[in-house]
Amino acid sequence: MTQADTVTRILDSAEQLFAEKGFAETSLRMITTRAKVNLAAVNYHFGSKKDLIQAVFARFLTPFTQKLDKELDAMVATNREPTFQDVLGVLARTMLTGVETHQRYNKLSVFMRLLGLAYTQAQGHLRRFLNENYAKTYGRFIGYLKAAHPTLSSDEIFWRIHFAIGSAVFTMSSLEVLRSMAQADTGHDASVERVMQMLIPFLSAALEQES
Amino acid sequence: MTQADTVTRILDSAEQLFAEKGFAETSLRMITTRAKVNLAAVNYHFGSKKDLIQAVFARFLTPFTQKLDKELDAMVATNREPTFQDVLGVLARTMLTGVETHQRYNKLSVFMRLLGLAYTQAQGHLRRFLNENYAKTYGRFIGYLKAAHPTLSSDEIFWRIHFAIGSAVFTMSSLEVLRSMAQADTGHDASVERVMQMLIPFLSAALEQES
DNA sequence: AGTCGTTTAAAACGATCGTTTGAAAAGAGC
DNA sequence: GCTCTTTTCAAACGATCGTTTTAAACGACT
Repeated sequence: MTQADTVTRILDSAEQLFAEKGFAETSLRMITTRAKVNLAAVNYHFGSKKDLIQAVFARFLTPFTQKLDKELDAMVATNREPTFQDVLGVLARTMLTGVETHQRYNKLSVFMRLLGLAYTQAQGHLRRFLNENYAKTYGRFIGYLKAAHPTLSSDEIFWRIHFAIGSAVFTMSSLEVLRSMAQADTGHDASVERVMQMLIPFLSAALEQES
Repeated sequence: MTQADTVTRILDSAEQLFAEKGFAETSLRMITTRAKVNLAAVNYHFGSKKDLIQAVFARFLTPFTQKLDKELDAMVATNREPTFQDVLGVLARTMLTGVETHQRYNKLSVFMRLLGLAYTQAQGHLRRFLNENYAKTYGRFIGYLKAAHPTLSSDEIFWRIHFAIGSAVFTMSSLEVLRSMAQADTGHDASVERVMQMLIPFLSAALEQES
C-alpha cells in the first residue's frame, strides 16, 4: 500500500477542510486527525497555521499560474490581436487542463471556494502572499482583456471581471446551500455541469455588453 | 443605562463586527468591548452567541421582509402582469426606502455582507432560522419573476437570480480588497456609488438575455 | 553495530474562547 | 421605608485553540 507522505496528506486534508469550513473554523486537530498524522506534524513541516494556509494556496496556484502564463505566451505568439473571447478561453482552458474529466468539477469547486476565501476571509498575510506571488500574471491577463475591448474604460473592465468572478465564486462557494434551495424551489436537482452551463452564457452576456 | 440601550448597542457592535470579520473571527469580548457593556450581557440578553447571530439577522431581515411583502402586495394590486423589471424594481426600492441617502450605501454594504455570510458561513442553525422565517416571502418574489419570464425554465430563473446575488454579495463583501486592487490596477479610486452604477447594467444584461 | 540527521509521538504549555456563577446595583410597585 | 424583579459586574469555569517541548522511532551511511 503506497501511502502518500505526511506533507501531502496534511495539504489534502487542509485543502478539503478549508474549502468546506473556512480557515478559522478549521482547527489543526481536525486536519491532522483526517490526515491521520500527529498534531505536531503541521508545525514541524509548515511552521504555523498561517504558513499551512499559504502552502495550500501555493500548491494549486503556482502550477495554475505557470500554465496560464504559458498559455498567454502561446496566445500572443499566434494571435496578434486576441479577442475578449480568446483571452477568456485561455483562462477556461487553463483551469480545466490536466484535470481528469470525472473529477473536473470537484477540483473546480475547491478552486473557486478557496478563491472566495482569499477574497472574503483573507487576513493580511494571505493577501500579501498572493499579491507577491501571483499579481504579475493576473495583471497580464487583465491587460489583454483591456486591449481586446478598447471601447471600455479600464475601470469598467476591471469591475466587470470581478463581478463575473463574484458570480462564479459565490455560486461554487454556496453550491450545497443553493442546490438544496433549488431542490425545494423548483423540484429539480441541479448538477454542477448544468449550473456551469447556465452560468457561462449568463456571464458572457454581461461581460461583453456595450454601454 | 436601560435594557434597550444595552441590547441595541450589542446588536450594533455585533452587526458591524460580523460584517467585517465573520462569525467565528468575532469574539463576544470584541463585541462587548466595542459596545461598552459587560461580557455577560450577551448571554444574559440573548442566551448564546448563536442566538445573537440570529438576532442580528432578524433585526434587519424582519422589517425588510415585511416591507417587501407589502410592496409586492401593492405591485399586484395595480399591475396584473408585472414585468421582470417591475419585480426587480420592487426589490431595489424596498432595499433603499427608509434609509437616509448619505448612509444608504453603508447600510447596503452591511446588508450584502451579512447576506454573503449567511450563504457561505452559515452553520445549520442560521440556515434553519432564515428558512423558517423568510423563505415564504422569498419564494413569493421568485414566483413573480418566473411568471414575468415564461419563456425561461424555473431552473433558469432561479439560478440567474443567484448568479446575480452572487455578484452583488461578493462585490460588496470584498469591496475593500477590490478597491485596493483597483487602485493598484487602474489608478482610479472607486466609490461604492460608482461600483453600483457599473454593477446594475452588468446584471440587467445578464438577467434578461434570451437563451 | 553504531552514529547522526530527520521524522513521528505523546504530553503539556499559555492564550483565548463561550458560558456560568454569585453578588452588587438599579428599578418598579406598594 | 421595604420587597421583589431586572440588570450589571467581576471573576471564574471547562473546553478548545495554536504552539512548544522532550523523547522515541526511523533511515541512511560508514
